[in-house]
Amino acid sequence: MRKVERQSHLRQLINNTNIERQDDFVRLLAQKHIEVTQATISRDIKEMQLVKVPTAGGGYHYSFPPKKQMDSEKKMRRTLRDAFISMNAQDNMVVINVHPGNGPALATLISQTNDESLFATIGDDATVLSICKTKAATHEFMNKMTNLLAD
Amino acid sequence: MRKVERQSHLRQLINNTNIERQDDFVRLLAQKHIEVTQATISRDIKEMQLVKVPTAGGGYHYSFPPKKQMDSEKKMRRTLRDAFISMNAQDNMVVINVHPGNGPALATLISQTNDESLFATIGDDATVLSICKTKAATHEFMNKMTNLLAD
DNA sequence: TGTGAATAGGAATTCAAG
DNA sequence: CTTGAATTCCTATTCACA
Repeated sequence: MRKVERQSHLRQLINNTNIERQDDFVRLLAQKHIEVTQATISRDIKEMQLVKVPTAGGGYHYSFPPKKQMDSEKKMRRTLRDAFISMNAQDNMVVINVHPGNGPALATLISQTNDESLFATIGDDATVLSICKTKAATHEFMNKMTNLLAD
Repeated sequence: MRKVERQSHLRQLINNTNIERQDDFVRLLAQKHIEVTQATISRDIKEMQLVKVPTAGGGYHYSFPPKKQMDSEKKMRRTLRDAFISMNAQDNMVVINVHPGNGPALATLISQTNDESLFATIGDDATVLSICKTKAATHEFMNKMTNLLAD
């Protein structure tokens, strides 16, 4: 099925680029040799419950569903609190040590956060490694994690 | 100035009714003897950063800005944790007792949550009273508070 | 500035069709 | 059940004006 694959591209595009209108999706997918029309994108957006958010700067951009965003952050906080042992950063990477068994879950949750500044996140049994796109993002990411633990 | 007033009506309408498109705003404002056109609503929406959210049921409805929603929930959790003493319900009302001085802040935060099921919330120095629209909503509201405390 | 009227522009749906 | 083309519907902007 082509739809599932395309929709995951949509998620990726939202993370990595600033999508201002549906035709942006069409254009960028075309570059990946996925040819679809605006009609299809509109349906995908409805199905995925993406929203067009007016931005502070006076423009618009598509984003992930508000409720799911909140939910996954809540879950992440719970897991973090439950399993957290320690966190360290080096360059643009952050390592989070957790109690055995919790790595994969936390890694998945971090990924689902759809944080634009993250390059990748992987987790084994007791370790989660997040690679940020920039060093600045690394600090932001650590702050975010710290805040979740503290809030 | 007329705009500020109108925009607060918009907030109210989002809370109390299911707004599917901008013309719904126009129509409902007209009933309140506020005559505006769709163009103005579009500008308000941009300014207030409201979003049109695809719903699970296959429709659409306008809602509050996702980020502000998250932020105010976080603040609420912090304040709750800080100040919470006890909570009790009777009929469709919920009373939250807090440490002296925290009532007004918590009441404001609860109001800002824009919970559709709330009729009103007021807070004095150490007490917050939330009146829900229905008895069912009362339970939901208590659950929500409990979860914020527990999460 | 803030607004309405008109219009352009973007998004959702209908209507085949695979 | 998924899609594209065409169309309708909805939203944003332009332009004139208070």
